[in-house]
Amino acid sequence: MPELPEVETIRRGLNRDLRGRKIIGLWTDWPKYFSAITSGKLQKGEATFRRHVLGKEITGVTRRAKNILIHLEEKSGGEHLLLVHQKMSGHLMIGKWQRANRKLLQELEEKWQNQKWIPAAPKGPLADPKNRFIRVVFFLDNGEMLALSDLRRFAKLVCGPKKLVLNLPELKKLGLEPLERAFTYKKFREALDRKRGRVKLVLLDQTRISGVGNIYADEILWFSKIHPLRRIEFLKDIEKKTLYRAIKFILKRGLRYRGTSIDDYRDARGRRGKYDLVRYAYQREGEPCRRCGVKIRRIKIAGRSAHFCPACQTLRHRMS
DNA sequence: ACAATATCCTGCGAGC
DNA sequence: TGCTCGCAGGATATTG
Repeated sequence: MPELPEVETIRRGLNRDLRGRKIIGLWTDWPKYFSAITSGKLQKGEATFRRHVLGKEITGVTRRAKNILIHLEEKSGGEHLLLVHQKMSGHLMIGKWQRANRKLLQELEEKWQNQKWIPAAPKGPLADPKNRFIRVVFFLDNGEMLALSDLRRFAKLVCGPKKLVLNLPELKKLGLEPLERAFTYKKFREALDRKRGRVKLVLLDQTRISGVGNIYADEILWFSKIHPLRRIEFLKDIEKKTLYRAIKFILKRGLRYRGTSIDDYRDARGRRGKYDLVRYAYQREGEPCRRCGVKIRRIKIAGRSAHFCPACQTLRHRMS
């Protein structure tokens, strides 16, 4: 579900509200989510993961592509990272659970674990009907909880020493961060060098430019007036420049509107994003193009929907 | 090297 | 109402 603007919006919320908090409990109904790395080996399952996170303090929350990185306890002992990828339907949210002392929380946690109790907070962000699929709960020392709602159970959580986590292939292989200063036109061209294939799939390829997903890929291409089936290797220089500018413009715009809440996306405190109100192409099939009025079309590319304006976004490069 | 497909899951809305 | 089908924001593994 979340792409760069959504993940970054969530990250900012988490960074503001989680810094200084200690993780004092963990509940889940889906142990498959978890893995932990120790001495380079990836251990699947909840047990080792639990040992890595319990009792640690959160020192900050950063982001790499669509991954959220929760930094744990850098002062005493080595810094650990808790990597969360929310995939299609995951949402990290903070909800007030209750004020209670540590002992009581531990007792409750054991109880819930045994009874497979599913926490359903009656108030606050977790009461959102779209985000009631709570699969993981981190209990915090201030009576709040960091919860993962994830209907489809695709999310992924890994914990381990900072260096080992940063060396995971899913982080190592990632391409340029499009909103960083280092994302220059020169770097963009280098990343595209010798890359071939349909431009839409290139935008979705996280090893070139990271953070763009299906929504913003369609938005970027609409804004660039480039047809999603065009081949990257045949784009003219001027089109590549347009594409480069559009990537930055659209992602910033998405971030400014705090993400897209067509469906169930909410920020860490349960607030909707508003980009869907101003979107150009994504899931606007049959609606008029905001430039020319022609109806937006939908096609399938590699099994995923692509929305575009058949008049503005032509398959042939237009001189003009 | 590339492209298309299957896979991990669950819920929802459309259409019959 | 009740069923089946298609669809969903991601990434990886597999197959051709």
